[in-house]
Amino acid sequence: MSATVTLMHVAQEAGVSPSTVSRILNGTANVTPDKRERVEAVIHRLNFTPNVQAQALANGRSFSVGVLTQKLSSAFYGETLAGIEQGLDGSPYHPLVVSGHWRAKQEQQALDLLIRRRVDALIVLGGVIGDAALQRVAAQMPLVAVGREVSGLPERCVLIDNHAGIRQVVLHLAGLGHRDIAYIGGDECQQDAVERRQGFEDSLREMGLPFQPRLVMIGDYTEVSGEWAAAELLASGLPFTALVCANDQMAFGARLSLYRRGLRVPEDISLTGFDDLFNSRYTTPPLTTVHQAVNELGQLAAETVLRLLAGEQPHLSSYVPQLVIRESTGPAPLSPTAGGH
Amino acid sequence: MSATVTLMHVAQEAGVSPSTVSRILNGTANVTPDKRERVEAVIHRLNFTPNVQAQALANGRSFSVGVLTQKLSSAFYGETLAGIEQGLDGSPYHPLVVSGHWRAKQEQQALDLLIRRRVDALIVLGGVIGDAALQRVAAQMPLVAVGREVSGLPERCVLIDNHAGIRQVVLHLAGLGHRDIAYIGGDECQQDAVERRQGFEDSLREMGLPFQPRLVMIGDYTEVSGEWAAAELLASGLPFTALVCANDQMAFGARLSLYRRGLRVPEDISLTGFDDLFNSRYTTPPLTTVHQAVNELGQLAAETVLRLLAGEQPHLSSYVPQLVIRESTGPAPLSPTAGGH
DNA sequence: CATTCACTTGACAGCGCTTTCAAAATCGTC
DNA sequence: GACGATTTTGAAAGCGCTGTCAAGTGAATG
Repeated sequence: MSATVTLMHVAQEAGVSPSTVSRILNGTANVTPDKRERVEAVIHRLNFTPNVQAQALANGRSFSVGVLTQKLSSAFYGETLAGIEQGLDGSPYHPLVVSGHWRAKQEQQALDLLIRRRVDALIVLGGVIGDAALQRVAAQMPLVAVGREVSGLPERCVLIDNHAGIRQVVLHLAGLGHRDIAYIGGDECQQDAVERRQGFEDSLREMGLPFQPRLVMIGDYTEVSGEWAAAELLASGLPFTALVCANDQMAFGARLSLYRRGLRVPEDISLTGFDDLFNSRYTTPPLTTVHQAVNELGQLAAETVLRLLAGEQPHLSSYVPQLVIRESTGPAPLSPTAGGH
Repeated sequence: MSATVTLMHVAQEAGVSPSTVSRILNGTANVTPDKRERVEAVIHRLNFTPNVQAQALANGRSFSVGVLTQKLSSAFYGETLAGIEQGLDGSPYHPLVVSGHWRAKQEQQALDLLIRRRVDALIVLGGVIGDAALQRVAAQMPLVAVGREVSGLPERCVLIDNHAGIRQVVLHLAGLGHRDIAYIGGDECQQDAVERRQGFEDSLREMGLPFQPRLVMIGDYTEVSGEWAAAELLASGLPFTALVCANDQMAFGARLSLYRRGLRVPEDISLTGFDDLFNSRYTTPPLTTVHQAVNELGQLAAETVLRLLAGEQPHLSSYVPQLVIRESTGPAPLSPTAGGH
């Protein structure tokens, strides 16, 4: 319809040079009050909005921060993104989100896309793409990784202490008298899955409890896989009184399996998760889990990126998640009902 | 570090003109095979990636589609966004997401931002911003609204038939013998909340059931509000055997309240939601709800936008959501236990 | 009143790419 | 081998904005 109005139009209309308008827009230099007013009036009247692409081209920064996430529809990433958006809010920067779906190839494409769009910085949320690719990017622009380690960039990673997280779970359960504890882990192509499983094993030993490999199942962090794994565990006939899941989503799935079997939580079996997704507060019973302040982590990442962009050298440290005890865990029953049929 | 490599560099290195490189990049015109090869080799060697901002500036399209969403961390919007991303995948367009948090002012700011970034089209997911603002935008670029009506743009809205959705719920419950049905609605500043509540009332009448205003509570679509509303209902002492919630999230909250009161679902009270969020499959028991194919709606919106961008004139019609019967609904108990204490 | 200084302002050259236009190269044909 | 028709190619002019530089303004100084 109406050809978009440019800075040039504003300048002509107000009877000043384009430079002056630009200066008013960016506050780059002083401008006499009357001109300023005149220009601002015209801007308002013509409803002028600067073209960000042109600005980007002219001064070499796009004012956008790339965010490489994995799955938009997952609550986990959703909350992190919200945190990032919040953290960037108030700054001139804006997030540009792409998802990699845990596939190295898609992540690479996503990265390429962000580079084409000339993002000024990058936030990486998890992912399986090789460190090399990220290092290459990091050489060009500020980069912050959340929940994954990137070799060579220790100061740029917010690490979650998964080991400590699971340890709290095991201690809690051991304290409740549980001895036969089953575990549903994530696909070990992901770093945190490895750490959590390892944490489980180690903590069991630390508590002097037997580590029973047959009570360990591997899922893929989805609800279905948790449902399936729990069903297998139950079908195996092996007795256990507590079930530790490597993330909340699998715990949700497991919960359903238990329900189908008519097992009560926590009277018959104690159930735990990891992540503390928003929904974990609303399962029946509310889930005992390990709280990762995902939203805050997102904010932290955003703020760190802003600092890096401002030329500072912030230091990121690892984050210790906290156990949240709700109602899905309770004292171990006298005799394990779980596999006992 | 290394100054970014431009098309010009590629041209020089390959001994051709910039125009030729551009043509190869975009397939705009024929180029002799040997030159093409030479240029492609250089592109690869120099690891050249075109600057999207510059392209945008030069040919007047940014190849990005603005998405005005409300809450990134909500499963509902997350799934829709995933659908949009999917729908745009394969096209040269990419989504640029901003959230409005159900505040007219923030939505306006978000809109401004998208306009500054010169998005080529816009997808609006819900929201409370005035129709006028959207109409103004629609005059400038293709616009598709999902789940909200924009007056003057009937062909650009994917409407959800909320009335029909709730009607299916009520019919289902009535069929199970429920007569005293409570309702938890959403804030009526949102169109769909009004439609759903109206649908509830109308369907009750249609079934010849009494409409009892005191069994209607109003929440704000969040889990907490559902929890609270259900608690109030229970505390009121009024008898009811089924509880219809205007969305899944409130049903989750209500579920918790019922659990706290020791009421069984569905034996004591039948519970229903609306939306069919992914999690509804994993509540205990799995929730009977009205399925909105959110992901598909997102895809549909994306595809429609692509068509509009291609100059076609697709026709959008309203979407009739389908009842999904799971396990949270069952025959009405002989005597209502709900408020009976 | 001339001179200096501190500010404000405008002209202009890019930023990296696309695209038009016209020139150059290629082809087929007589 | 010369001609026109056709295709390939390059020069150059933007796209909308920023930032440098030098010119212009007025106030303050001697």
